[in-house]
Amino acid sequence: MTLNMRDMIIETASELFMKQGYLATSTRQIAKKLNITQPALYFHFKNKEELYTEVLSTFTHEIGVNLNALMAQETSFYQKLYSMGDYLQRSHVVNFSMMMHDISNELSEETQFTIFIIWKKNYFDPFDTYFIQLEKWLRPELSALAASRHFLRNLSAYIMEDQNYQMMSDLDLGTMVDIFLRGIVKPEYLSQIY
Amino acid sequence: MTLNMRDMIIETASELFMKQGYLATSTRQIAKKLNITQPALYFHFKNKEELYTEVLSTFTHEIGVNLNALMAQETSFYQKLYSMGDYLQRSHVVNFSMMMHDISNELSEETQFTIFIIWKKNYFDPFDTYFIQLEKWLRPELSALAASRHFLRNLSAYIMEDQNYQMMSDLDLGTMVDIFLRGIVKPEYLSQIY
DNA sequence: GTCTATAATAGGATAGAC
DNA sequence: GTCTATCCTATTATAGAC
Repeated sequence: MTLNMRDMIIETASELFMKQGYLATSTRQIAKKLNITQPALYFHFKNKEELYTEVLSTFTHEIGVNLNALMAQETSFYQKLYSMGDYLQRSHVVNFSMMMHDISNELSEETQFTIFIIWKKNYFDPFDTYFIQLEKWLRPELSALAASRHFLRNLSAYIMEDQNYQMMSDLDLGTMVDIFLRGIVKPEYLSQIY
Repeated sequence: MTLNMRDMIIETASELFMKQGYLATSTRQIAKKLNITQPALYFHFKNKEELYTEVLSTFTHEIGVNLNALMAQETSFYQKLYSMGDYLQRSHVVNFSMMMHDISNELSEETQFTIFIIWKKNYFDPFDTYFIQLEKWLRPELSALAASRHFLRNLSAYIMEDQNYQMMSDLDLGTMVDIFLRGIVKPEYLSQIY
């Protein structure tokens, strides 16, 4: 498919914003990668914030489409969480948490509100739907929504480039999902943990 | 205790860097909060990067001291993880993951290396030590170090200001620790998750 | 639709007086 | 040690030609 310039800008800007964050990405850098001049961007977008907003909603919409497709597949509990997590890990070139920070700190209140609505629809709803289906499998003190939110939050820690020096462990999503489902403690010691 | 100007700069800069990140914090802003002029900072520190580095090592050293103190207390497995997590959540004014990103992206390679050594000593070692003590409680396929790294990574997702609109759940550390220890699935369904 | 030129602002950093 | 003055660079954004 051929992309018009507006879409190409969004695509390129998306890569850079996701990798580097909002502040560290300049409009000049985006333009340079596209072999256009920096003012040319302003024909397509009112300003940097509008471009970032368009990037976020395009990106997030794609996430939602793909998460829903994955959710529709017939797989085990483990496999489902793994494949959805794996997809998110691959699609976010880098740091989920930095993206949240940028949204909260660099965008206007109105834009934030819009973004958070889109966000909920595309990230939260697929997971919520899945956990609600499986609510009877969960320990009774956990609601489906609590489990869903905790999974996504936990997952967010695995959506970041594992930088030099292996500060954190390798990005071992399988272990994370396994611990999320079964915990770390041997069954025979469970009574002693509190 | 009275602080000299150098320490006061570190303290103020620490708040701002942790809250806003490296790029979003300007030397002018730091100076203004201290009622000194921006060039005065350069008497105490070679440049912004050196100031940030000093902030990080001071901050991290304090973390290590306090984590080790908490680790020495006699409490249950759950209580121990909760109190160490709770301490980290309180001490980091905001976004752990953004801080990692700043380290990897805004500092020189040499500085990064230094910081990561200090980091390991103060964040990782306390948790590693604790998990090694309790290794026999862990499911046999999990090593103490794997459990330790996964806990810290998971925890990092709870060390971020929960911004407007409750994107993620409330910062429910207790639920996180509980899931980490016991998992989300009812024992009778465990055989069906794979 | 994209260009050149340029405005307006803000950033980190240095020189030199006191 | 801290100040004023200032440099240099980089940023977002606009004006107007083509």
